[in-house]
Amino acid sequence: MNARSVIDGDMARTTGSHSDITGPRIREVALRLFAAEGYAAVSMRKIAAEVGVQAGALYNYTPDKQSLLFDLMHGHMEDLLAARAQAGTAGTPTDRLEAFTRFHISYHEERPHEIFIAYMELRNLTPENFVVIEGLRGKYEDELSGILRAGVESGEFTLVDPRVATRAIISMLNGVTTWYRREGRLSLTDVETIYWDMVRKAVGA
Amino acid sequence: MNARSVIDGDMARTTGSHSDITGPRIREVALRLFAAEGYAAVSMRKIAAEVGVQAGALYNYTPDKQSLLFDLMHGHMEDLLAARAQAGTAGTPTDRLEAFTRFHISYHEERPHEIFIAYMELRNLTPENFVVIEGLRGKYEDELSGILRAGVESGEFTLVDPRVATRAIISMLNGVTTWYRREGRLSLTDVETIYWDMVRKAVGA
DNA sequence: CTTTGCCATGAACGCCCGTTCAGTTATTGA
DNA sequence: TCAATAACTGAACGGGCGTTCATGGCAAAG
Repeated sequence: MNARSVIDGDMARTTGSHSDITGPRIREVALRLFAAEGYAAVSMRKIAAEVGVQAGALYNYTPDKQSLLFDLMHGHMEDLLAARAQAGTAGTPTDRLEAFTRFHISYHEERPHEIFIAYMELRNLTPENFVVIEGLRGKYEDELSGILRAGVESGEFTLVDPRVATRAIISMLNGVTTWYRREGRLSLTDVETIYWDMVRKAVGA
Repeated sequence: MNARSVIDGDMARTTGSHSDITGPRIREVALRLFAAEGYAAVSMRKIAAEVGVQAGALYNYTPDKQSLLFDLMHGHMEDLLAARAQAGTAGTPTDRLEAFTRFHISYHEERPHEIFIAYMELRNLTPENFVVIEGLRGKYEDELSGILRAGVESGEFTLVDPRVATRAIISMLNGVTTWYRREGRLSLTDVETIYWDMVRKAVGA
């Protein structure tokens, strides 16, 4: 055995540790339980039991239950914005609207738990945490608003009220996660295409 | 004072009573609190305190907390179906779709608590109660499905998939209650018209 | 006025909650 | 091999939970 040195980088782990296993597991279990039963109905003991640990151990990873919820929602919104930033934003407003529609549907279909929490558990955030999440959500919705306004200006879209249209389209697209099942009669691409057809017509493109 | 006899009918009240005050108050307070904070986060003691009564007294009106939730949801769905049955169902599919759209928006705007609960607290119902509510919801959505199918058959609508369109339209319309405020820049009629414009175009009419 | 019985009280039941913490275990670097 | 320390346990804290029930006040009926 050779004297291979420690893998460098940001590795700063000190002695005896496997927090890099338990930490993610806690977030993963909490995400699933919060989505299935709701924040208020899930106890720290229940999360701990599912992780395979005692309740007290959770507090090595989160200062309290509220932070656990906030971190999940915050992480989700930042991931969503980052993924959206990488997706295509070029072309005509119509092209961009199609890209947005397909991106929204496919991204959220892969993360049903996250979106469920992001929209259902807002009222369980403390006021300070709420404004942060609400701000990030606003940033995401602004992407769609911008596309709609550009389309109206270019004459591609005919919309009575772009602000209301933004809300309407977001609500419609979010609905997908409440009924779509991978094993069902439609593929995800089918669903994207059906929704895109309705969105396109709704904006008058 | 004359010997006016007891008001007849189904009056079967026996001796000393004001349950016809407390009963409705409990449902009213529970509805508001469940909508604002969520079923799991609202305790029986909290409901009782807001009604102005001790927790034990609630059990003169409901066998348990679960029944309180179920009765609120069940009552809401039956009222919704009854109101819908009275609304206009005549004319072309386009007429009927417009009537449905405007009915749905205006009915739900007047009952924001009810719809919030009906869509957010499904997971807090016992399995038996869940299937009942889900069945009533299906009946309501079938009204829209019927209109869409009729429009496709008559050639008025061009829809890739009426079943998916039903879900999409319902989601879109439900979204109104998450942002609409009476004091805001738009009247309810404005909102109805904006949404009807989008729905009409989305179905290709 | 007396009886009737609805309606509400308030204490109690056993249980679960979020969180803390002193002590134990397990893993690592030296 | 051993000291250092991260990770976890298990018990405890005060408090809230849904629900039950013996008790009593009080309005109406007779």
